Amino acid sequence: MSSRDDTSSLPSRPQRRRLPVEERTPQILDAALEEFAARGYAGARMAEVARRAGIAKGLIYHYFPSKTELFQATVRACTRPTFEAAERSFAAHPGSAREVLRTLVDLGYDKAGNDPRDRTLFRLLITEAANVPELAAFYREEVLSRSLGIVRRLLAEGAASGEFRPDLPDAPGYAEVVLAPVLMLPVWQMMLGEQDAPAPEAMRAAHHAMLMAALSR
Amino acid sequence: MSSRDDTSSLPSRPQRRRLPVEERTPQILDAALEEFAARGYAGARMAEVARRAGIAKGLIYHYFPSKTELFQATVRACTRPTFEAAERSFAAHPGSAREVLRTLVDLGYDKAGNDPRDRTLFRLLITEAANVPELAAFYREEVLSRSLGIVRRLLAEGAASGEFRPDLPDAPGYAEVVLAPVLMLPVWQMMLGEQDAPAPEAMRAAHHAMLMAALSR
Amino acid sequence: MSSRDDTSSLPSRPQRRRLPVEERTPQILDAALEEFAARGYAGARMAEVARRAGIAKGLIYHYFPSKTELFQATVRACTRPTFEAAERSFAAHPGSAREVLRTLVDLGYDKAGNDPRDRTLFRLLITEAANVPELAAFYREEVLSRSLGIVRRLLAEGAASGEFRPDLPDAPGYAEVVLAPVLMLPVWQMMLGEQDAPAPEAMRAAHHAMLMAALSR
Amino acid sequence: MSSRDDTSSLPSRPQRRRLPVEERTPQILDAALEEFAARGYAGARMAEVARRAGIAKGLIYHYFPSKTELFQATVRACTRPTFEAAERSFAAHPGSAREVLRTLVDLGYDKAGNDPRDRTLFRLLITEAANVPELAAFYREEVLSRSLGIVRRLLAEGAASGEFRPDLPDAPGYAEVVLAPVLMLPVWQMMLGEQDAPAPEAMRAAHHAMLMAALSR
DNA sequence: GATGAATGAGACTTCATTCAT
DNA sequence: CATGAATGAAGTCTCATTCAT
Repeated sequence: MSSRDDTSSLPSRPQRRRLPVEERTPQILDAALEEFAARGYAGARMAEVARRAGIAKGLIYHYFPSKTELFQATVRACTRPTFEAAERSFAAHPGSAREVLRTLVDLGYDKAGNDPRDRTLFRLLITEAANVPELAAFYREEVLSRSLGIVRRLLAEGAASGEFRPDLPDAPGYAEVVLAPVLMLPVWQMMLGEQDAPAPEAMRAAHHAMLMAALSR
Repeated sequence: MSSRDDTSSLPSRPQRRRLPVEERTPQILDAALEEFAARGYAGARMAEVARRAGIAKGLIYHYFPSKTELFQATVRACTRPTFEAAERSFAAHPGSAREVLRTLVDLGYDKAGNDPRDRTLFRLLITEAANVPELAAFYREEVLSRSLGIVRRLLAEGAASGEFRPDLPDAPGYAEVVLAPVLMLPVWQMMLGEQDAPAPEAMRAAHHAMLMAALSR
Repeated sequence: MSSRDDTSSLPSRPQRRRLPVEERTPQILDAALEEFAARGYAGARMAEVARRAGIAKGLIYHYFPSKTELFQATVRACTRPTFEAAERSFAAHPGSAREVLRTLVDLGYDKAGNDPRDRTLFRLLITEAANVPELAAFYREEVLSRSLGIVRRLLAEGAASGEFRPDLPDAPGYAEVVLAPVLMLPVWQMMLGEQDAPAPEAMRAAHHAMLMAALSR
Repeated sequence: MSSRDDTSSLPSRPQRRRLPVEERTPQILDAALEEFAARGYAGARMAEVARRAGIAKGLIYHYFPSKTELFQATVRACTRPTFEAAERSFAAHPGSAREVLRTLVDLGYDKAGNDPRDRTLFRLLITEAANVPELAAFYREEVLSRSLGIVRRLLAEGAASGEFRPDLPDAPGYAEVVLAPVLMLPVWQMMLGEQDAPAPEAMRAAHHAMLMAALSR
């Protein structure tokens, strides 16, 4: 019915479509993200990834040599562009350090609280980084270091312009403490589910209030 | 003939000692904690739990009906006493709200940074809560709610005594933001390893500084 | 019928018999020999080995960690006793060097020509030694070197007693040439099948004749 | 647009050159010989044959319908010319039976010991003949029978001329025993590797000595 | 109670073969 | 003719669970 030669009521896609690599690769990565998100690394099944992608099991191995490599590629492919976009948007910062900080925090809560894809990724990163050294390195270098870097630059600029207290940029650990609540929210969401985790909007507002009080001179 | 006095040949005693339930159960739970901590739920092997406990595989099933149940029993058995002890120590709070807050934060960083057993548990809770509903409920009710409760009481007491700003106790999400950095540290440690995670001492100091600045009137 | 609870006409052995290791191991090795002989190393299937042994697939892995190790154990277990028995029987050699040589050659043709188990082993050794270094080493040290050693000792004894020409024991390569026809017969049998290979009896007689003519002074 | 003059970017030309059957066929057979020699029949991979030939996997199936047929074609294509050449060189035998025999033996050890292509073929013939009936028939008819025929003719000529003992030509199995050491050398080389196999030169000399002693009247 | 041999479902992965392009 | 993406059957191996001893 939906395809030529359909003799009955089968799932209707036994058809062998040949796609260019640039289309097939993201198709597989999308399916893999779904599956890894649903079951974690160890629980995910290659057969299920294939089913989600609508292809045969073996084809995955044309594109990725093993489950491990597929997993890393999945996380990398999804995390990097998200984060790079975030960083670009900060490069052209519009106003005072205070405003930029507010924007930064808002964006963090937005990503963590609303974007299901990013939350999924965050969860995978957290639960699997301990088992996959390369993933830990990836998180450290491409996510955490960049985030902390942005915060530190903001603290320095705010101190230079007189908006923030001057002793903060040099206090070790300060950027981590500033950033932590934003990152803790998705951890809670992951552990407790969206409905039982602390309310994102409340945390965002409280976080703003605390930062303004703590950073202003 | 096959009795216990035969000390002749082998150095390893198969032993086959019949132990009462009260001794065997914690022996198994200890071994299970080690194994689950080392490999996560999915990666853990029942045979390895048995080996660590020095018993045969089959014996585990006399005490726990399945891997899942063993896992839940393990987390429950280990988390509850740890946390109850922590709460008891706060009940008898010694001085001003400011001092108690400092003690609270110190204790959090201490547990997270130094006690390997607690860090192990924390890791298991984080990585597996999403898959084991009962674990999530346990965390929410027995760990997170209690912690937040303590913080809220402190904020209220500090506001009442004039030490802290009066608007904080009623701000929703404030306790979460205050607590988050303490909890984020073990998450980072879990993900990155102790040596690559942010420095606990620096975070502790920065956290103190920020809280004092943010909470004081 | 042949077992309790037999509800129909099934192969009648779903029964889980627990055997001591000393009985199960040779049972598996026997089955493995059959399967490896029938299909070669690469073609053999672990599932088929299990079926021949009447056990479940997984049990093989209790006894041998991998297909490769099972293969090596199979060859070792079968070759060593056969060869050691042969060597022992020569230790107590009865008469003149000439007679012993005749006995040796006879035994070689007998083993090669008639014992199906030894022929199977020989075939496996030949076809797989090139791919399994440990097997080649095993053949060199435990089969070829010993065989050549026996021949060399015989040549020396015959020279000492005046039965054989005195220049032979020191000629390098002589023992190899003496031995080669005995070993070539099973190669031909393997390649061509028993019916199309050269006739063992004819070769034995011709080999005797040639050796007597060549070795006598 | 996609034509051959584009030398701009890549150093590897995908080429897609359309070749006549007479060129493509030996190209594939050469690659197949390499691969089968390196891994045996079961271990050989069609993809690797294609890679060695510098073509796509699918193209092999334009020329050979299956792996089995490719294998047979490979052995046939390589063995026949080699052996025919050898036989031609004997047809014009120059001198006495004794000299011809020496030449024959020398050539055998030469082929076996030095020509890597022939040794490769020999190995394939030995290891796979048992599994491929057509290969066994080929070996029997085109290799073994011819070789034995040459030896028998030589024994007869030597007996006729008085150089050799007169009883040999009629002794069944004699030609096999005369020939066996020459053929056993490459078997050993295959099993043990060139460095661990018996020394070809020593065997050649010993073989000469034994034959002269055994055949002379 | 205690053991560990035994089971069997199911996981990852390979590769001969097909076929859309 | 030529390509290499795509298929799917089949293989090795793992491990939670059972049960004869």
